[in-house]
Amino acid sequence: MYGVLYFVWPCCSQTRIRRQLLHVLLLLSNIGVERLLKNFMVDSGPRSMLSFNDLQGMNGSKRLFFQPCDYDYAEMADGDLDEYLRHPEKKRRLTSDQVCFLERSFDEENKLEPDRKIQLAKDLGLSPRQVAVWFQNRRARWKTKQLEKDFEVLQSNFNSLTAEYETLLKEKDKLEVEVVALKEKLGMKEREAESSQLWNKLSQGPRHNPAGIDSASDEESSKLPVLASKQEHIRSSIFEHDQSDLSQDEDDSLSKDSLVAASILAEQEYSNSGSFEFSGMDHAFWYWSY
DNA sequence: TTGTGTTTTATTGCCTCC
DNA sequence: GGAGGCAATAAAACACAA
Repeated sequence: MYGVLYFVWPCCSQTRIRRQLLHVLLLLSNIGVERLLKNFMVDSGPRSMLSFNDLQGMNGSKRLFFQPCDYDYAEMADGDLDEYLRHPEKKRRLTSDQVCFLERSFDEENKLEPDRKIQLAKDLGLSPRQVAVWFQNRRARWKTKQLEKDFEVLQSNFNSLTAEYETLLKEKDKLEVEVVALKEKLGMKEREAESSQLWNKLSQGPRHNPAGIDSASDEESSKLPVLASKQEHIRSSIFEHDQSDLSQDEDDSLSKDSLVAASILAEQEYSNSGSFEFSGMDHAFWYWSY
Protein backbone atom coordinates (compact mmCIF):
# COMPACT_ATOMS: atom_id res chain seq x y z
CA MET A 1 0.00 0.00 0.00
CA TYR A 2 2.81 2.39 0.84
CA GLY A 3 4.30 1.79 -2.57
CA VAL A 4 1.01 2.85 -4.12
CA LEU A 5 1.00 6.02 -2.02
CA TYR A 6 4.53 6.89 -3.00
CA PHE A 7 3.68 6.77 -6.69
CA VAL A 8 0.15 8.11 -6.68
CA TRP A 9 0.45 10.81 -4.06
CA PRO A 10 2.55 13.29 -6.08
CA CYS A 11 0.02 13.05 -8.91
CA CYS A 12 -2.77 14.36 -6.66
CA SER A 13 -2.35 18.09 -6.52
CA GLN A 14 -5.44 18.84 -4.45
CA THR A 15 -5.49 18.21 -0.73
CA ARG A 16 -9.05 17.01 -0.90
CA ILE A 17 -8.24 14.43 -3.54
CA ARG A 18 -5.27 13.30 -1.52
CA ARG A 19 -7.44 12.81 1.50
CA GLN A 20 -9.97 10.86 -0.46
CA LEU A 21 -7.18 8.73 -1.79
CA LEU A 22 -5.94 8.28 1.73
CA HIS A 23 -9.38 7.28 2.87
CA VAL A 24 -9.73 4.70 0.15
CA LEU A 25 -6.33 3.28 0.98
CA LEU A 26 -7.19 3.15 4.65
CA LEU A 27 -10.36 1.26 3.94
CA LEU A 28 -8.57 -1.12 1.65
CA SER A 29 -5.64 -1.72 3.97
CA ASN A 30 -7.79 -1.94 7.05
CA ILE A 31 -5.20 -0.12 9.20
CA GLY A 32 -5.74 2.91 11.38
CA VAL A 33 -4.79 6.51 10.75
CA GLU A 34 -2.33 6.35 13.62
CA ARG A 35 -0.30 3.60 12.07
CA LEU A 36 -0.48 5.14 8.65
CA LEU A 37 0.82 8.45 9.92
CA LYS A 38 3.60 6.86 11.86
CA ASN A 39 4.73 5.05 8.78
CA PHE A 40 4.53 8.20 6.66
CA MET A 41 6.54 11.07 8.01
CA VAL A 42 4.65 14.31 7.76
CA ASP A 43 5.22 18.02 7.61
CA SER A 44 8.68 17.86 6.23
CA GLY A 45 8.19 20.97 4.20
CA PRO A 46 6.42 21.92 1.03
CA ARG A 47 7.46 18.75 -0.70
CA SER A 48 6.27 16.46 2.02
CA MET A 49 3.91 13.73 0.98
CA LEU A 50 1.41 14.79 3.57
CA SER A 51 1.27 18.21 5.13
CA PHE A 52 0.54 18.93 8.74
CA ASN A 53 -2.74 20.50 7.76
CA ASP A 54 -3.81 17.31 6.12
CA LEU A 55 -3.59 15.70 9.51
CA GLN A 56 -5.30 18.49 11.32
CA GLY A 57 -7.99 18.59 8.73
CA MET A 58 -8.47 14.93 9.19
CA ASN A 59 -9.02 15.53 12.83
CA GLY A 60 -11.72 17.95 11.84
CA SER A 61 -11.66 19.94 15.07
CA LYS A 62 -11.29 23.70 15.23
CA ARG A 63 -9.37 23.44 18.46
CA LEU A 64 -6.64 21.32 16.91
CA PHE A 65 -6.26 23.60 13.94
CA PHE A 66 -4.85 26.38 16.09
CA GLN A 67 -3.13 24.21 18.62
CA PRO A 68 0.64 23.95 18.76
CA CYS A 69 1.78 21.19 16.50
CA ASP A 70 3.13 18.71 18.95
CA TYR A 71 3.14 16.00 16.32
CA ASP A 72 1.22 13.72 18.59
CA TYR A 73 -0.28 11.71 15.83
CA ALA A 74 -1.51 9.15 18.28
CA GLU A 75 -4.48 11.44 18.79
CA MET A 76 -5.63 10.59 15.35
CA ALA A 77 -8.12 7.81 15.02
CA ASP A 78 -10.11 6.14 12.33
CA GLY A 79 -13.21 7.88 13.52
CA ASP A 80 -11.59 11.22 12.91
CA LEU A 81 -11.24 10.48 9.25
CA ASP A 82 -14.89 9.58 8.96
CA GLU A 83 -15.71 12.75 10.82
CA TYR A 84 -13.60 14.71 8.35
CA LEU A 85 -15.26 13.14 5.39
CA ARG A 86 -18.65 14.09 6.78
CA HIS A 87 -17.48 17.65 7.54
CA PRO A 88 -14.66 18.49 5.18
CA GLU A 89 -11.87 20.69 6.50
CA LYS A 90 -12.44 24.40 6.19
CA LYS A 91 -9.70 26.90 5.71
CA ARG A 92 -9.62 29.02 8.83
CA ARG A 93 -8.27 32.47 9.15
CA LEU A 94 -5.85 33.41 11.87
CA THR A 95 -7.25 35.37 14.77
CA SER A 96 -6.58 39.09 14.94
CA ASP A 97 -4.22 38.51 17.88
CA GLN A 98 -2.22 36.00 15.91
CA VAL A 99 -2.07 38.33 12.95
CA CYS A 100 -0.95 41.26 15.15
CA PHE A 101 1.77 39.13 16.66
CA LEU A 102 2.95 38.01 13.25
CA GLU A 103 2.82 41.56 11.92
CA ARG A 104 5.02 42.81 14.75
CA SER A 105 7.44 40.01 14.11
CA PHE A 106 7.43 40.78 10.41
CA ASP A 107 8.18 44.45 11.09
CA GLU A 108 11.24 43.42 13.05
CA GLU A 109 12.51 41.10 10.36
CA ASN A 110 10.68 39.95 7.26
CA LYS A 111 12.79 36.84 6.87
CA LEU A 112 12.22 33.86 9.06
CA GLU A 113 15.07 31.85 10.55
CA PRO A 114 14.22 28.26 11.57
CA ASP A 115 14.56 28.97 15.30
CA ARG A 116 12.36 32.00 15.10
CA LYS A 117 9.82 30.09 13.09
CA ILE A 118 9.61 27.37 15.74
CA GLN A 119 9.34 29.94 18.52
CA LEU A 120 6.59 31.87 16.73
CA ALA A 121 4.73 28.68 16.04
CA LYS A 122 4.86 27.74 19.71
CA ASP A 123 3.81 31.19 20.86
CA LEU A 124 0.89 31.38 18.48
CA GLY A 125 -0.22 27.79 18.60
CA LEU A 126 0.38 27.36 14.91
CA SER A 127 2.41 24.90 12.95
CA PRO A 128 5.84 26.06 11.76
CA ARG A 129 4.56 25.48 8.28
CA GLN A 130 1.70 27.92 8.82
CA VAL A 131 4.09 30.54 10.16
CA ALA A 132 6.36 30.06 7.19
CA VAL A 133 3.44 30.32 4.79
CA TRP A 134 2.17 33.44 6.51
CA PHE A 135 5.58 35.10 6.18
CA GLN A 136 5.80 34.05 2.58
CA ASN A 137 2.45 35.58 1.74
CA ARG A 138 3.20 38.64 3.83
CA ARG A 139 6.40 39.23 1.88
CA ALA A 140 4.44 38.94 -1.35
CA ARG A 141 1.91 41.54 -0.12
CA TRP A 142 4.70 43.82 1.02
CA LYS A 143 6.34 43.57 -2.39
CA THR A 144 3.10 44.40 -4.16
CA LYS A 145 2.58 47.44 -1.92
CA GLN A 146 6.15 48.53 -2.51
CA LEU A 147 5.65 48.28 -6.26
CA GLU A 148 2.51 50.38 -6.00
CA LYS A 149 4.38 53.02 -4.01
CA ASP A 150 7.24 53.06 -6.50
CA PHE A 151 4.76 53.36 -9.33
CA GLU A 152 3.05 56.33 -7.67
CA VAL A 153 6.38 58.09 -7.17
CA LEU A 154 7.37 57.48 -10.78
CA GLN A 155 3.99 58.62 -12.05
CA SER A 156 4.17 61.79 -10.00
CA ASN A 157 7.67 62.51 -11.36
CA PHE A 158 6.47 61.84 -14.86
CA ASN A 159 3.51 64.22 -14.47
CA SER A 160 5.63 67.06 -13.12
CA LEU A 161 8.19 66.57 -15.89
CA THR A 162 5.44 66.58 -18.51
CA ALA A 163 4.03 69.83 -17.11
CA GLU A 164 7.49 71.36 -17.09
CA TYR A 165 8.08 70.26 -20.65
CA GLU A 166 4.82 71.81 -21.83
CA THR A 167 5.65 75.10 -20.10
CA LEU A 168 9.05 75.17 -21.74
CA LEU A 169 7.51 74.39 -25.10
CA LYS A 170 5.11 77.32 -24.81
CA GLU A 171 7.95 79.60 -23.74
CA LYS A 172 10.00 78.45 -26.73
CA ASP A 173 7.15 79.23 -29.15
CA LYS A 174 6.72 82.65 -27.61
CA LEU A 175 10.43 83.38 -27.91
CA GLU A 176 10.46 82.24 -31.52
CA VAL A 177 7.66 84.67 -32.39
CA GLU A 178 9.54 87.39 -30.58
CA VAL A 179 12.71 86.62 -32.53
CA VAL A 180 10.86 86.83 -35.86
CA ALA A 181 9.33 90.20 -34.91
CA LEU A 182 12.68 91.56 -33.80
CA LYS A 183 14.37 90.36 -36.98
CA GLU A 184 11.71 92.12 -39.04
CA LYS A 185 12.15 95.27 -37.04
CA LEU A 186 15.91 95.11 -37.44
CA GLY A 187 15.62 94.62 -41.20
CA MET A 188 13.33 97.64 -41.51
CA LYS A 189 15.70 99.81 -39.50
CA GLU A 190 18.64 98.73 -41.61
CA ARG A 191 16.76 99.57 -44.79
CA GLU A 192 15.69 102.91 -43.39
CA ALA A 193 19.26 103.70 -42.38
CA GLU A 194 20.58 102.77 -45.82
CA SER A 195 17.88 104.81 -47.46
CA SER A 196 18.43 107.93 -45.41
CA GLN A 197 22.19 107.61 -45.82
CA LEU A 198 21.88 107.52 -49.58
CA TRP A 199 19.34 110.28 -49.61
CA ASN A 200 21.65 112.47 -47.61
CA LYS A 201 24.36 111.87 -50.15
CA LEU A 202 22.05 112.64 -53.02
CA SER A 203 20.67 115.75 -51.42
CA GLN A 204 24.17 117.20 -51.13
CA GLY A 205 24.07 118.06 -54.92
CA PRO A 206 21.56 120.50 -56.65
CA ARG A 207 18.12 119.03 -56.29
CA HIS A 208 17.00 120.03 -59.79
CA ASN A 209 20.16 118.80 -61.40
CA PRO A 210 20.50 115.02 -61.71
CA ALA A 211 24.13 115.64 -62.44
CA GLY A 212 24.48 116.22 -58.70
CA ILE A 213 24.01 112.54 -58.24
CA ASP A 214 27.42 112.13 -59.80
CA SER A 215 28.85 112.93 -56.42
CA ALA A 216 27.51 109.61 -55.10
CA SER A 217 29.67 106.55 -54.88
CA ASP A 218 30.58 104.56 -57.98
CA GLU A 219 28.23 101.76 -57.03
CA GLU A 220 25.33 104.12 -56.66
CA SER A 221 26.33 106.01 -59.78
CA SER A 222 26.19 102.87 -61.80
CA LYS A 223 22.49 102.63 -61.00
CA LEU A 224 21.79 106.17 -62.06
CA PRO A 225 21.34 105.56 -65.80
CA VAL A 226 18.43 103.29 -65.00
CA LEU A 227 16.89 105.98 -62.87
CA ALA A 228 17.51 108.59 -65.55
CA SER A 229 15.82 106.44 -68.12
CA LYS A 230 12.78 106.06 -65.85
CA GLN A 231 12.67 109.78 -65.36
CA GLU A 232 12.83 110.35 -69.11
CA HIS A 233 9.98 107.91 -69.61
CA ILE A 234 7.86 109.67 -67.02
CA ARG A 235 8.69 113.07 -68.48
CA SER A 236 7.59 112.01 -71.93
CA SER A 237 4.38 110.61 -70.46
CA ILE A 238 3.69 113.95 -68.87
CA PHE A 239 4.49 115.75 -72.06
CA GLU A 240 2.04 113.57 -74.00
CA HIS A 241 -0.49 114.14 -71.33
CA ASP A 242 -0.08 117.94 -71.63
CA GLN A 243 -0.95 117.75 -75.29
CA SER A 244 -4.27 116.05 -74.66
CA ASP A 245 -7.70 117.70 -74.82
CA LEU A 246 -8.17 117.85 -71.09
CA SER A 247 -8.89 121.11 -69.31
CA GLN A 248 -6.15 122.89 -67.42
CA ASP A 249 -7.47 122.00 -63.95
CA GLU A 250 -7.89 118.38 -64.80
CA ASP A 251 -4.59 118.53 -66.50
CA ASP A 252 -2.83 119.86 -63.40
CA SER A 253 -4.50 117.30 -61.19
CA LEU A 254 -3.66 114.42 -63.47
CA SER A 255 -0.13 115.65 -63.92
CA LYS A 256 0.46 115.73 -60.20
CA ASP A 257 -1.20 112.32 -59.76
CA SER A 258 0.86 110.94 -62.59
CA LEU A 259 3.99 112.32 -61.06
CA VAL A 260 3.28 110.75 -57.70
CA ALA A 261 2.28 107.46 -59.25
CA ALA A 262 5.22 107.47 -61.53
CA SER A 263 7.62 108.26 -58.76
CA ILE A 264 6.26 105.41 -56.65
CA LEU A 265 6.52 103.08 -59.63
CA ALA A 266 10.06 104.16 -60.28
CA GLU A 267 10.93 103.69 -56.63
CA GLN A 268 9.50 100.20 -56.58
CA GLU A 269 11.24 99.17 -59.74
CA TYR A 270 14.45 100.70 -58.67
CA SER A 271 14.40 99.13 -55.26
CA ASN A 272 13.59 95.80 -56.91
CA SER A 273 16.84 96.21 -58.76
CA GLY A 274 18.54 95.98 -55.38
CA SER A 275 19.16 99.63 -54.50
CA PHE A 276 17.87 102.19 -52.02
CA GLU A 277 14.27 103.21 -51.47
CA PHE A 278 12.75 106.65 -51.76
CA SER A 279 9.54 107.64 -50.21
CA GLY A 280 6.79 108.52 -52.67
CA MET A 281 6.66 112.13 -51.53
CA ASP A 282 10.39 112.60 -51.92
CA HIS A 283 10.15 111.42 -55.48
CA ALA A 284 7.20 113.61 -56.18
CA PHE A 285 9.02 116.57 -54.80
CA TRP A 286 12.12 115.69 -56.73
CA TYR A 287 10.29 115.32 -60.01
CA TRP A 288 8.06 118.32 -59.39
CA SER A 289 10.94 120.57 -58.71
CA TYR A 290 12.63 119.16 -61.73
C1' DT B 1 -30.28 35.72 -0.04
C1' DT B 2 -27.26 35.71 -3.71
C1' DG B 3 -23.86 37.04 -6.96
C1' DT B 4 -19.46 39.08 -7.30
C1' DG B 5 -15.12 41.02 -6.15
C1' DT B 6 -11.34 41.02 -2.75
C1' DT B 7 -8.44 39.07 0.78
C1' DT B 8 -6.26 35.38 3.06
C1' DT B 9 -4.44 30.81 3.51
C1' DA B 10 -2.28 27.12 1.35
C1' DT B 11 -0.15 24.41 -2.55
C1' DT B 12 2.85 23.61 -6.43
C1' DG B 13 6.77 23.92 -9.28
C1' DC B 14 10.91 26.08 -10.17
C1' DC B 15 15.15 28.18 -8.75
C1' DT B 16 19.24 29.25 -5.87
C1' DC B 17 22.32 28.39 -2.23
C1' DC B 18 25.00 25.61 0.76
C1' DG C 1 20.37 16.69 -2.78
C1' DG C 2 17.84 19.14 0.76
C1' DA C 3 16.11 23.56 2.56
C1' DG C 4 14.01 27.58 1.74
C1' DG C 5 12.41 31.53 -1.22
C1' DC C 6 9.46 33.14 -4.85
C1' DA C 7 5.81 33.47 -8.49
C1' DA C 8 1.66 31.68 -9.90
C1' DT C 9 -2.37 29.74 -8.65
C1' DA C 10 -6.35 27.44 -6.11
C1' DA C 11 -9.76 27.79 -2.99
C1' DA C 12 -11.93 29.17 1.27
C1' DA C 13 -13.38 33.18 3.80
C1' DC C 14 -15.07 37.52 3.81
C1' DA C 15 -17.29 42.06 2.32
C1' DC C 16 -20.82 44.24 0.12
C1' DA C 17 -24.18 45.79 -3.18
C1' DA C 18 -28.63 44.65 -5.27
